[in-house]
Amino acid sequence: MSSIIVNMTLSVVSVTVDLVLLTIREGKLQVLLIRRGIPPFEGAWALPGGFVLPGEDLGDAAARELSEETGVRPAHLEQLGTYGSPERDPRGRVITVAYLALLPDLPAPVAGTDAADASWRPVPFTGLAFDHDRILADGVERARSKLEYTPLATAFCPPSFTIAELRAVYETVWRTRLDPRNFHRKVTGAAGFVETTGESVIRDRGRPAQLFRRGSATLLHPALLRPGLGSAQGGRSATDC
Amino acid sequence: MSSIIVNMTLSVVSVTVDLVLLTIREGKLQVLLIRRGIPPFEGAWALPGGFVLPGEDLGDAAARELSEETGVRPAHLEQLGTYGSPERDPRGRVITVAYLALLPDLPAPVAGTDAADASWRPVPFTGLAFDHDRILADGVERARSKLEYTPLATAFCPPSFTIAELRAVYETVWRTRLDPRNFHRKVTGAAGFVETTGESVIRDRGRPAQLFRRGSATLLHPALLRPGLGSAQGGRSATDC
DNA sequence: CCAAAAGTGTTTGCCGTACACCCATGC
DNA sequence: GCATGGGTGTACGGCAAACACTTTTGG
Repeated sequence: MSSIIVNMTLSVVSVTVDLVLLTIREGKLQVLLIRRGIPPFEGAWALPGGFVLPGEDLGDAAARELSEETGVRPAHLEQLGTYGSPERDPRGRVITVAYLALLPDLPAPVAGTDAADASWRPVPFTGLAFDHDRILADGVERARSKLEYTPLATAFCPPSFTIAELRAVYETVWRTRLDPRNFHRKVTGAAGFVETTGESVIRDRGRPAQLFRRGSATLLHPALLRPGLGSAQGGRSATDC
Repeated sequence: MSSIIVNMTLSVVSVTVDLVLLTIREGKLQVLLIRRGIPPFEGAWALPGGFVLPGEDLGDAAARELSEETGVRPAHLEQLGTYGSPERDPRGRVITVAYLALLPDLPAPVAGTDAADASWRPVPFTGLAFDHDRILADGVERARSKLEYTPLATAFCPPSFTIAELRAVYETVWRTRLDPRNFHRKVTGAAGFVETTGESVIRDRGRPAQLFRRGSATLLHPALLRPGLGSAQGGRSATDC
C-alpha cells in the first residue's frame, strides 16, 4: 500500500459515493441495502457505495458501484446531494456524494455482489449506518417528486409494460389510489411518455391490455400531479443550509 | 505547515465550496464574480469560493465564504451540486460542492472582500475559470425553477417591498412579462407568501402601493407557473449521469 | 351469463388568463 | 382634469376529476 504526503492547509478528505437504489418488489417500494462486514458499524445495514478511485469522475464511480452491486447498466443515475458533516464517519473526514437510481424488479436479484450480503428492504427503513437514514429519506422524497414531472416511473418497469402496471408504480411510490381511467388518458396523452408496441397481453382476468415501452420525453407535458398536495413539489433534498 | 500521511487506496482529494450568488441590480440578474489573482486561471473571472477547513461542515463553509464575500447572513443557502471531474482543476484532484444563494441588491456592494477584486456581472456570463461556466448555468436554471414553487423570489427583495417590485423579480429572472393584476392576486392569495406591513409608499406616480414582508411559507400553494412552458420544471441541475 | 379488467365518452367544476373597471396619487 | 400605476371584479376557456358506459377476456 503506497502513501502520499499532502499539505495540511488544504482540506484533505476521502470521498465516497453512496447509492440509493430503489425498486418495486412485491408491491412495495424497496431499497438495496448491504450488511456491513467490517467496522465501523459492523453488522449494521448501509447503503451500497465505496471510495472514488483516483482519476475517476464522480458519476463514473456511481455507475461502477451500481454495476458491481446489481450487474445492470443504469437507465438513470442522478446526483442526489453531498453529505459532509465532520462527524459522519468515525474513521475521519469522509464526505459522500449520494446518487439515486430507479430500477426494475431485477430477475437475478443482486447478481455479482462482493459485499457480505445484500438485500432489498421495504422503505421506510431506519437504523442504517453513518447518516444513511437521512440520505435514504432524501432519495425517496426525490423519487416521489420526480414522478410528477418526469417520465422516470418507467424506470421501475421492465422494457414493456401495461398502463395498469405503470399506474401501480405511481400508487406504490405515492401511497395513493389513482383513477384508472383518468390515469390512462393522462399517460397516453402526455407527449413522449410511452409508445405503443402493438402487442397486448392478458395479465389476470379481463380484457387484454396493450403493451407500451418508454417514450423519448425527458419532461412531462403536462405533469402528473399528486392528489391532495396542491401543486407543491416538496422534493427539496434536505441539502438546504 | 504540518503534513499528514494518508493511505493511497483511499481517494484523497481536496474539497472546495463555490458560491453562485445571484442578485438583481439595475433591472438585470447578476452574479458575484472574483478576478483571480493567482494561478491557475490567473486574471480570469471565477465564482467566489475556497477550501473547506478541517472539521468544518460543508454548509458552514459555504456560509463562511458568503459572509467573507458579502458580509451578509444568508437568507437562504442551498446546495446546488457537486462537481468532481478529474480534470477540472490543473492543481490536482479537487472536487467542489456548489451552493446557491439569492441576495437583495446590497447597499454596501461587496464589503469586506479579501479577494483581488469582486464585482457583480450580468448573466449569462461565460469564460469563467475551471468548470464555473457550467456551475453558474446550473445555478441560474435552479433559481428560475425555484421561483415557481417556493417563495424564494422574496430573497431578492429588501425586508419590505411592493407587489410590483416582487413582480419585477419574476420578470427579470424569467425574462417574461406577467399580468400585474393576476400576479397581484396570485401572490396575495398564496398562503404564507407575503404578509402586509400596513404601510404604503408611492414609488413613482400613481396610487400608493402597500408594503409587504416575506411570509412564513416554504412552499407555494398554489405554485406560480412560468408561462409558455406547460407545467415543466426544467431545473434538473445537470448532475444527472 | 357474470365478473373483472381495459379503455372511451361526457359532464361538471375549478382555476388561470384576459381584460373591464375603480382607486389614489402627482402634475 | 389627465396620466399613471395600484388593486378588484368578472367572463371565458381549458383541463382534470368523477363516473357512466362499452369492449374483451376467463369462468
